[in-house]
Amino acid sequence: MIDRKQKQVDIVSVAKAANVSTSTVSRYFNHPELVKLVTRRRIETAVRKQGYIRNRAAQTIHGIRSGTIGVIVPTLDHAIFAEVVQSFSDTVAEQGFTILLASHGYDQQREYAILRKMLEHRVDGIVLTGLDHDDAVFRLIDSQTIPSILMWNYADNTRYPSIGSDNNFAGAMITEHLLSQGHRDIACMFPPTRGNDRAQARFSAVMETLTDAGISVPDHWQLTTVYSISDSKRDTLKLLNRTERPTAIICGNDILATGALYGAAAAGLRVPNDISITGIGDFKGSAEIEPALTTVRIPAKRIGHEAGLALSSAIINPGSVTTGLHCKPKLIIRSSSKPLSSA
Amino acid sequence: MIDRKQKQVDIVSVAKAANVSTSTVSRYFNHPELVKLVTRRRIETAVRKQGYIRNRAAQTIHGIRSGTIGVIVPTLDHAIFAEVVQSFSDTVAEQGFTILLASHGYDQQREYAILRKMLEHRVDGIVLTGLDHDDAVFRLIDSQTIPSILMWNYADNTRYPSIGSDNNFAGAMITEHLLSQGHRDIACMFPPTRGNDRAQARFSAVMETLTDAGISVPDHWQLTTVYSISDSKRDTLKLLNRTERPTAIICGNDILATGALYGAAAAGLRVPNDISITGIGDFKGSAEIEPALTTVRIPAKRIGHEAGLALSSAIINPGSVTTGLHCKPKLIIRSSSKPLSSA
DNA sequence: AATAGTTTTGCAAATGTTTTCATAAATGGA
DNA sequence: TCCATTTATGAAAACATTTGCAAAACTATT
Repeated sequence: MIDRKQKQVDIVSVAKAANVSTSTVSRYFNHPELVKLVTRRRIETAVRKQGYIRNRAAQTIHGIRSGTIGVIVPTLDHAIFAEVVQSFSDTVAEQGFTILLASHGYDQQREYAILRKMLEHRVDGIVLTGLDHDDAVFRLIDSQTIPSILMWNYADNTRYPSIGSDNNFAGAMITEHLLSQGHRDIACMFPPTRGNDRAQARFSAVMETLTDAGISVPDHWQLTTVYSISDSKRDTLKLLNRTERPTAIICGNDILATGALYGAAAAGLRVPNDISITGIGDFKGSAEIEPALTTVRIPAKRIGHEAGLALSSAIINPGSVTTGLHCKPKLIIRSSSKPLSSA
Repeated sequence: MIDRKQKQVDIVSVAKAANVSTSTVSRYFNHPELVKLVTRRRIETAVRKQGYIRNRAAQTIHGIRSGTIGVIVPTLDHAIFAEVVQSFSDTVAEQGFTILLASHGYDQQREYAILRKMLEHRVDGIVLTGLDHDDAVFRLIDSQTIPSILMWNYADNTRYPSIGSDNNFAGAMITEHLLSQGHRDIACMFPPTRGNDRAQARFSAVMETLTDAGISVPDHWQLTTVYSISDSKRDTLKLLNRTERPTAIICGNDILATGALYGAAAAGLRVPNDISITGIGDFKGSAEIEPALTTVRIPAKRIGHEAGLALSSAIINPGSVTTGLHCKPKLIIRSSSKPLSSA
């Protein structure tokens, strides 16, 4: 049926086959109501027959939107980013956008290079993950006329509208929960905070909340552990094998907390009776693990959705102002934490 | 520094500023060795000053590659797809490609629509997930001149080169493992196989292997459970609360197996002493869970990498033939399975 | 200083569309 | 049946580039 693998089929050949001008074919696609029914039919047939596919590149050079949105994430290897990307992508797909996706692996240089490439593709909008970016990145976006949003984190007064959760808030919330349960001997396990403003914010909020409560965390109870269950299991085991043990461990995310749970089990401790362990994120599986993890839910699906909504409407409706949106994290108390007194 | 947010800066304005023709600017980018050093410097300055960013759309209509690769996955919500996409993306990024990503949620109609859109964007290559696709999808790709590969699964004689693991093989392997341990009363828990050739292949291989061994699985031991820890926990619990219990459960993937592990615990059974449970996939965390999961490793990172290598070289080197590649799955025996006799 | 050869540059056509403007065709009212 | 509208179509310019070809500017050789 569909022939011509060779001679590229373009609007001209379709026009010829349908015995109309290229203008009419173009209108057939862009303003079908302007072309007569019988002509439409004729064009439709020609399009079918030739297997014509419109060339968006050619449209784009007329200043028509490219229909792509650039999404830059640190990595897709963390299920939580994959989830937010998925939901973002689904949302903007409904408006006809396709996403151009790339990850920089927490390398600011690479982020800049990726951004440039996306601008070369004339994306209609840009999504960055997190609040913190190289100034050159911001300047580059500023020099363009496309909307941009910061997804995943939320804060007031960010350079572009931010849609996400306030990680300070999350960190404070989980800390206060543990404090309210009477815990005073608290250890912390966080991923490296360099180039990761999420972890940074959570960590500093935790420390601040503890300090405000008059608690200080000894250095050897402040663990820095890469995002990996096995590493966190190992580090937890090491921590718990010392003579004085904390009564609670605050983990920077649910993956670390999962490892910590395993580490505690390996150390022969029962959670939450012997020690409380908390995460942040509420990842898939955190509700089902034994014991079910007390954590702070970061609503990834919702964030992706809201971000998609906001960005696509900013693109479609260039005049409108896009405002940030705080997708509030929520404390989820399950079975991995427990008041100290009743231990 | 970078001015002109308004008047779009294009190759013409750069040329003007550098006092050369547009041809020279174009050459500066595409064949720098053809332009004199001092001219190059002048152009470089002008580019800097104006913050010029090349317009790939305009290049693309000259038949120049768009520098994009379309990647279509069922969903990103499964960590394992995210992982393979991540590794694919990283690999092709090294060759200068950016990925256009979309997911169809196991809906073949949507896959076709997405494919069309990607072709409108004139992607340089297409990656589909799995072997099974609507014939219209194949025909559409056939009508184009771009290379395409099937990622994730492997089989001989596929319509396009396939790079991935043979799921039949994986299913057979795990089944044989359990058989070799003496299990005869075996239950199966698989996701819905409709539109999911991975699950389909695994399931049929499992059943076939069992049949070959003279074992039949009663209907009520054949569970169909959606990809979710909580659902699989629930279904497992229900299964194990019946009077006759299997001695082993083969799960279609590690997520189901994780839920099954929890379900067994909830039913008061010890794994592997009272029952063996296996997964397929070897997801993150499967090694660390208690008990560590016996499973079949599908090498996602490697698959993504090999697929990226193959596709980008097929694009860059259009003459070459691309062949499929079997990234062999590997049996990983951990603690969730155990020979029956020594129970 | 003239010639031949080489390197560098510019002109203009080409790429696949969209869109403005003008014209042609159809329609309606008298 | 004619004229005024309205509707449908086409011609040509525009979009941001690349590229083949030819001209111009250099270099080296005599």
